[in-house]
Formats: sequence, C-alpha cells, structure tokens
Amino acid sequence: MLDLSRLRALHAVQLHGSVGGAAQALGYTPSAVSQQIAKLERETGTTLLQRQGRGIALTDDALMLVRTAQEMLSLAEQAEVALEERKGRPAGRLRLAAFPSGARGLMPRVLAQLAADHPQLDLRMSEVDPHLSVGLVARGEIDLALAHDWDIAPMPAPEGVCSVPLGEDHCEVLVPAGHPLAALDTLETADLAGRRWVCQPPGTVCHDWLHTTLRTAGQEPDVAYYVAEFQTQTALVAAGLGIALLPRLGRGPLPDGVVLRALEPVPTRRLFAVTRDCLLRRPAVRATLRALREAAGAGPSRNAANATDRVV
Amino acid sequence: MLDLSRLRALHAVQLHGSVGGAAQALGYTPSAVSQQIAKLERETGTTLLQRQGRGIALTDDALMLVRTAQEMLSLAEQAEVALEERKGRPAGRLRLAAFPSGARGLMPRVLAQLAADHPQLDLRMSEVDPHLSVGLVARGEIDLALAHDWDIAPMPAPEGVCSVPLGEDHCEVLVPAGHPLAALDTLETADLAGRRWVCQPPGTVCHDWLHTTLRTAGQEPDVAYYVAEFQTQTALVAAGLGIALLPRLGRGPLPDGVVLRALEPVPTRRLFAVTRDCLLRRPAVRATLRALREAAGAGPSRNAANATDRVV
DNA sequence: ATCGACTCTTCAGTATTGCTGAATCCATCA
DNA sequence: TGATGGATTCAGCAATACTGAAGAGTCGAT
Repeated sequence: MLDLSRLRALHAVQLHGSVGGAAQALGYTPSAVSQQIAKLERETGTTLLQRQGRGIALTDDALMLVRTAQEMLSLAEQAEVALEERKGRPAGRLRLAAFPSGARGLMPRVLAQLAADHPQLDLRMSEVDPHLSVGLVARGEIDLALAHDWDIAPMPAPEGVCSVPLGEDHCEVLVPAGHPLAALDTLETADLAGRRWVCQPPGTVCHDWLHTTLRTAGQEPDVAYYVAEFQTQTALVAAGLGIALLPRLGRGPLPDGVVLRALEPVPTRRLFAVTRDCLLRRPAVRATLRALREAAGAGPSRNAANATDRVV
Repeated sequence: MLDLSRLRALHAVQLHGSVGGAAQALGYTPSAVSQQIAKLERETGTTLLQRQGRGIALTDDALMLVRTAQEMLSLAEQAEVALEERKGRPAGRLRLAAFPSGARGLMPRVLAQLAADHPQLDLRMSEVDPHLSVGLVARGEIDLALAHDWDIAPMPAPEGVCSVPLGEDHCEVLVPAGHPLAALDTLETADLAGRRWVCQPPGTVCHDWLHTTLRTAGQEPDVAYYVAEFQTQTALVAAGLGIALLPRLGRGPLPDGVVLRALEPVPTRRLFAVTRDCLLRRPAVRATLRALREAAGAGPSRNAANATDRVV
C-alpha cells in the first residue's frame, strides 16, 4: 500500500526541485525526506530519484507517482474542507501569510480574535513578501495570504486562486517638526520635489511608489538613506535628515519631533486576501476573511510596531 | 493531513460492518482498529463511530470519509498497477485465493513456478470457498481467485470483475476393486442408480452435483457417509462401504483396493480465474493466468493431497 | 432477573517506525 | 586542490502503532 506521507514527500521534492527544499517546505530535515523516498523506492521496487550533478532528478516512475500524489492530496484536502463545512464552525489548521507591515498592523488583532472565538482552530502565520504569497497559496503551502496591490502594480491571480478585497491602506509623509512642510496641512506631489528622502531599499513597494510617482512628475527622488526598519526611519526623520513615506498600516508609535502630513492625491494600496477557490467553503477561511475585513476597516492596530520590525 | 492507513481502517469498518471484521480483514486486532479510528476522530474533530447495540454504526461524516478513502485507495491501486506495468515484469504483492481442491491440485505447482521465475513477486494465498471468492475479489481483498463453475450453476460476475477461463476439471467414480461397477470400463448415469454413496456434506459442489444429476434421472442418492476429507472418503470406499464421486483436481494418491471409473457423460467443472478488470494490466496477474492455464491444461499436480485436505 | 456471550474500548507494555544530527560522499566552482 | 552545496548514510533517540488483558455496555437465554 502506497503511503501518503511518503508520496507527499516525493511531491514536494518535485515541486521544489530538491530534497532540501522539500524538507524545508514540509518542516523536516533533508535526511528525513531522503529516507522517506528511499523507503518508497524499496516498497515499490522502483528508482525514483537520480543524482544529477549536485542535485537530483525525478525518474519517469517518480513523475507518475507525483501525479497520483497530487490527486490524493487534493482528495484529502477536499475531504477536510467538506468535514469542516459540514461542522459549520472554524476548525483545523489554517496557514496564514502576511506581508510584514500587515503582519504587524493587522494580523495580531485578527489572530487574537480568531483564537478567542474558535478554540478548535489551529492558526499558523508566516511573514512573507507580498509577491511571493500568491505562489505559496497556489502551491498549497499557504491557505490564506494577506497581500496588497499597490496602485501601480495590480497582481495577477493564477488558476484556482482568488483574491478578496479587504480595504485600503493609506500613506502619509513623515517630516521633522520644524520642517517647512510641517507648516502645511496637506501636501501635494509638487511639494515633494527636491526633498531629501529616507526610504526603504529598492524592491519594496514604498521605494517603487516614491520613484514612480516623482518620476511621473519629472523628478528624481533624492534618497539619502536606504533603511528597512521603521524605527530607524523615524529616528532619521526626527534627526532632521530627511522625510519619509509611511503606510498607515504597521506604523508604530511616533517619537517626539516628527509630524505626519497627508498627501493629495493619497497614495493608497488596496488590501487583499488571497486564497484557493475551494477553501472559500471553509468556515475557518470565511471567519478569517470577516475578521480581516473588520480589522482593515477599523484602521491600524493599537499594539503595533516594535523596534525590530520593518515597514514594508 | 488525513492519514491513508486510518482511512483504510474506517473503510474496512464500513465494509465489514464491525470493528472486529475490519481488523480481521486488515490483519490487525480489533484494538488496533479501534485506536486508529479514535485517532482519526481526534485529528478531524469529528465523531465517526457510534455504539449501536453491541456493534457500531458509522456517522454521516464517517460515510463521507469512506467515500474519500475509497477514491484514494483506488488511486493508490491504479498507481501501483501502472508502476508494475511500466516495469514490465511481475512484482509487488499478489493475493490469491483458491477453492480447496484447486489450492491442492493446481496452486502448489503454479506458486512454485511463479516464485522461481519472479523473485520480486510477493505471493499470498488463502483457501476459500468458491462462492465467496467473487465477493472477495470485488471488494479488493483478493487480487485473483481460482474458481470453478460447476455445469449446473454458472457464476455471475459483478461490475469491474471479470473471469478468465482456464480449462476443465473432470470427475470420476471411485469404486472398491471387487465392486460390480469395477468390471465396467465406462459408467453411465443409469449405472449409478441404487448405489450407496460416500459424499461430501451438503453445500459442497460434489454433493450438489450428485443430487441434481441423480434426481434428474428420477432417483434419490443414498448417501450413507457424509465425509469432507478425501483421505477418509477413499478409506471408506476401500473398505467396500460405498462409492464416491471424485474430481480429478486435488485427487491424491489412491490406496490399494479401489479403482477409478470414467462417467459418461463426464461431470465437468470449468475452471476460472476471477480478477478485477484493472488488474489484467498487471504483469503479475498476466503471468499467473499464464501459469494457471498451463497447469490446468497439464492435468492435476503430482505433489497433491495429504491426509488433512478436503476434497471440494 | 441474572448469567453468559459478544463487541467495542481502554490501558499498559513493547516493538516498530521515523526523525534528528553528525559524518560521508560526490560534483561543482574558485 | 580546496571549498562549497547538496544528497545520503548511520547511530541514537523520540514518537507512534500494535498486542494482549481487563473493563464496560448490550443482547439473548435460562
């Protein structure tokens, strides 16, 4: 009798292209995965993995078993969903992912509320980059991901994956208290010209938004300080070294000597939950979506931010 | 993640209607099955079994899981078949069943040859009554059953199950050496009238054939000795106490003082292999069918019979 | 009504299985 | 040639699953 957990190991190896990657995804050591597959080989009398350079390659037999594994895992997931649906209240394990500022600004409240309301629910969360989350959901490693879709770059959703709008997150400009811009109530894009910036490193959405917006206005932002962490950014601004663009979500308590000013038009990112279609039937997912929508509508969390978290 | 072996346990409970029956079918103790299902209940947070009188009843949730289990087990079996087919030579476990005289007269040679030719083949055999074998094959407990279809009672084959003709088995009449019938070369039905018989108990095919045939000829057989075992039957015949109808298959060495006489028309039972359609693709099944056909054509085995075997 | 038979479950003990971490092996890259 | 990255092997330990005995509930018979 083929063993499902061994098949899942093989499936993961195919998915990640390596024994190590599969092990990481499954929460094992490479040794365990290697042994599981060795047993599967002995049980079936086949060769499943072949060494190829430093890594491995799957044989044709293995690929056939991977297809079977895929179907069996899918059946198992459907059955679990159906059981929970039939029961009608959230239960089982729910693997969540969130981008860093969402993980800080939104998830704590949501997780606490869900845990309190549904004791049978086994919640897990990992902080991931937003552009990775869709892939993780599609591959079944994550059940529901909190993602955002910055004005500028709408996200594509692959087959079987859907995104549910949750609300919006707005950005404001953080300026030193004595700064000329601090005298204004509302800033416009033109006011940002020629300023010195504290900004996150390239590849983050804040960075991209800043550059795209200013370049559209014919300017190149003068970023003097590339800093990932929120606390460091505010310290630099408080020291009068520049101004920064901050999303409201995930913003922590501000030190003295800095003020926030609204921007017009408001830089807005839309928040989404990304999940697989079939999971929409899970009460656990429905409850989580509900909680996320409420939390996103209610604004950023109280108990947000600590010194080591990064603003993304 | 649902565990396949636990699901299989649940599936077996549904199939057999009891924990004990499932345990027997799976080769475990009832305790093990009970614990497996208790774990499945804890893992899914559902109730699967309910006590009903002395036994148990499956809940709706359990029935849903049984359907899933059925599909997953079927997928696993198909994958195993495909692997073996791709490999091209018999391998894996093959669970055989045979009716008693077939198990003695045909299977030893066949099993020995298969084991010698295909070291990767893991052969198992159980002796079962022919009328049970079709059900066992249909339920997936047996992969291939040796069955016979006595002239009188053709066997029906349920969906997904097929029977492959292997050959024929003939019956002869065993008479004491000094008996009047011993003087004849070939006996006819009329010669059997008024004889005293040694016969197997009701419910066996030899018994049924004898009664049906003689009653068709307007007679009631006078069965003085109901005896299941071949050795005892021949001893009774040798002692001059009656005559017996013996199938050639599974007949052992005869003691002195008895002779065999052919009957006209010859009582014939056709031999079949019964298996599931999808298994016909297994090299193991194809090799077994080939070996069975050869053995059935070659006549009864040399190393047949021992004192405790029953003639059926 | 009580006893005995039957069935499932619980419990304790044991055997098996599966995982981790270190050592090893192999191929690649500097 | 040495260093790196990846997979495998091995020994030891932890978790799991099974067995067998005892317990609890139900049914049928005396």
